[in-house]
Amino acid sequence: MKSTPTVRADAARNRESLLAAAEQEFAERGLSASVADIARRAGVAKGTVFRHFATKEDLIASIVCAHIAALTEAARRLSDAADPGTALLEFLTIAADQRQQHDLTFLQSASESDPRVTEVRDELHSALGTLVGRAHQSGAIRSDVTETDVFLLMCAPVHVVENLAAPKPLLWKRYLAIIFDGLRPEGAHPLPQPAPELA
Amino acid sequence: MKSTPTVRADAARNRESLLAAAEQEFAERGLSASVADIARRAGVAKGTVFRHFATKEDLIASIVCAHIAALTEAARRLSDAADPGTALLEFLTIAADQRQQHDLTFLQSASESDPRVTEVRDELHSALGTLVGRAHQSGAIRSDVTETDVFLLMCAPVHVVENLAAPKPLLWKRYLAIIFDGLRPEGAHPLPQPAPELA
Amino acid sequence: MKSTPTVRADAARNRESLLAAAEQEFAERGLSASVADIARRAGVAKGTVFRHFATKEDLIASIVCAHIAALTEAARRLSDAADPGTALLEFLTIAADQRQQHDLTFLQSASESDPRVTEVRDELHSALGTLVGRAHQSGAIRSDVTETDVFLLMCAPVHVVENLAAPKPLLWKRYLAIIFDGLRPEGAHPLPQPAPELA
Amino acid sequence: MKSTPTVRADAARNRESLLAAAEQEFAERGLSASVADIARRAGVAKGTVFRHFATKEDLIASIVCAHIAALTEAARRLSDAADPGTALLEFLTIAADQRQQHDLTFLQSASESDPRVTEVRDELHSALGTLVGRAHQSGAIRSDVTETDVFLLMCAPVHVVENLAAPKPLLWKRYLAIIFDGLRPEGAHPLPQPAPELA
DNA sequence: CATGAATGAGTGTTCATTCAT
DNA sequence: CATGAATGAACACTCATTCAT
Repeated sequence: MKSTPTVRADAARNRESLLAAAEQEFAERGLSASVADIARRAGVAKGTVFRHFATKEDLIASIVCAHIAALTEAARRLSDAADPGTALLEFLTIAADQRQQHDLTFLQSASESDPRVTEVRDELHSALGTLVGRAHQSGAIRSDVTETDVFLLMCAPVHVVENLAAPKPLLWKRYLAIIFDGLRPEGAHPLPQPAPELA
Repeated sequence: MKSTPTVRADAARNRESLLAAAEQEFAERGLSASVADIARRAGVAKGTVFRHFATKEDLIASIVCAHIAALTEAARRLSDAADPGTALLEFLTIAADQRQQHDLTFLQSASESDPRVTEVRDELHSALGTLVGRAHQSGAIRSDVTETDVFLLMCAPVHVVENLAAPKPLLWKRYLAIIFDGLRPEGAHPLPQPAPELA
Repeated sequence: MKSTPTVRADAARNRESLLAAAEQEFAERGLSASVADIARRAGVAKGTVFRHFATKEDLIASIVCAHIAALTEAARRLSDAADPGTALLEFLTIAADQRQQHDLTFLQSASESDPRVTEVRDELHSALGTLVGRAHQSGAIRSDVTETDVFLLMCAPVHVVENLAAPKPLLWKRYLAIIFDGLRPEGAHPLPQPAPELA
Repeated sequence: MKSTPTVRADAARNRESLLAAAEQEFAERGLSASVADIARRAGVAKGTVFRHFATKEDLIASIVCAHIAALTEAARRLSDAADPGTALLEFLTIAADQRQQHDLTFLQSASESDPRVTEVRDELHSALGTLVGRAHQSGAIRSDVTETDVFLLMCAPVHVVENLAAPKPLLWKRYLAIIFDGLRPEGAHPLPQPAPELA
């Protein structure tokens, strides 16, 4: 009845070590970080990686899913905040902060075909829908901007900063502010292209 | 003075073929495009690649340099335009358009350590300085935004769009418009972080 | 004497499940069928396989032994049949039929070094001795053919058919007939090599 | 005009070394002989194997093709011999002799899907057609036996002998004689199954 | 100066086997 | 006695790079 959990404790710890090690390794070495290095960093044998993640791609997708899920949770938490405009900015701050810790943007495009990723992404999308909808109603952001726009712009501040050779840990806040100013209704110019569907 | 030119003609043609082939190959296959495929596409032998570019990294750096140089040229051409605000937007449009044609953003981070890249980047930086300076004077952009900001934000519109599974070739214009609106003086909020130095 | 039987019932059942599962798996996937797949098919854990069979090779040898033992039993059953010639043909038919059901010929060569296999093979050999001896006496087969010849020729009909891409389940009967005709005294030509000893 | 052959001389030698080494390695270790061992035996680096043969399967197919082509040549050479019966027996002797030197029967089934193999096999088939046709006309073999039968039975003598632990290099001649006796018209019994098409 | 054959370290992945639970 | 997590050696295959021709 309760005999397996103990064994699983070790296994679960390994799984977490692996995810953490993989995140760091991917952040440092990019998509081509090797499974062997990840295993070494996690302190397990190479074979153990494949016990937990059928494939390197699977491992990547798992990391991406975890990150997206964390954002979805944040979006939901903020969806009944008092000030919708602040809530949206807060969400974008959380998103950028998360990305800043480990740059794993490239993982996202590498796992785009995984159904688990698209599913969890759709959830984030709909959670964002609420957030953006309320921001519209309160007049915090311009009306021609959609939740898909916000979703796509989410990673931009960190990405912008990555082009800097010397890492400035908080600089993304500057570009988030600029971009968010671009989302405000004041001084908005008409947009040349319609908003995309899906993300 | 007269013995090499004919040979150089061939060599130079090979070099250009290689750069073009590499650009296409990198755009299609990403950073992991193989030297062999590049050589095949250029119609030369693998060894010839290494005659022209000591290393795969060197080849990447050369591509990046060429792209940056093209932007520098564009910036200089626009630096005496009648309307500085329009000129800056035009520059950002050219930059985004160039990147959209071949997504080689990933190459940039791969060649960050190359001295040739940093040199040519500095040139772009100073050309941008002129452009931004005039935009400031004409009141087209907010005063707390620097040429380094513009440099860093340059690639954002295309990058944002890349997270979309289905490629929308002109969608970057939408995000460039949003970001440029964020650079305008109207409705600008104070920026939380100081502008960075260098790029 | 009375403490193990119940446990043994389970263990024995597992052992049989494993042998059956292994046979099917080897037949479908060849020698490279994995222990994990065999365990899954048998409905037990991987570790259980190694409780019953020290090694994958040991498992293979056990299967081969079982098959050979079945043939030995058949040979013994036929050893007092009325017509010795028919009995021998019947035995070869049984042997080929058994092999046809599961192509496990490749297992034999994989377990040639196992002492249990050679022991059980010797038993088959001696049972065949009786069968062939009576066939000689009745004039059903040529006198220069020994039980070792029959033993070696036993698998030939099925093996011959295996080279066919499309499986023809009964075609081995054709080649058994041809080979058996070659064993008959009529039209027999002298044999260029002496019969081998042992098998 | 004549600059490449010299380079190719080395490459061709490597190719031959590899084929020879692979043949030996496969004969000794079976299908699971490793590419690394083959390379070591041929005295080249692992990568060189893949320069010459895109795949392990490709290497196997190349070996099989070479063997089949040699048999086709033998069959054609014998197709205008004075005594068709002797010619057919001679062919089977050559075939068995070739197989005896290296048991590579298992390779054949491993490369059955390769188009090069099926093509070369069809050629052997048609060359055998001539041989068997003439043997029929001369009354050397029974009329209910086809070239496909001969094709399939070709490998049997050697295969039969392989079940012997101690290798007897010429013993296959004994079983070829027995099987060939089974192909003769004298004392032939009706065959229970129709001859198969194709091989 | 170009070629492409050779290299060998590296990759992701599999699997028989061991052993703590 | 069964389990399945962990192991690590092995595998087929890739690729940037070198160098004899």
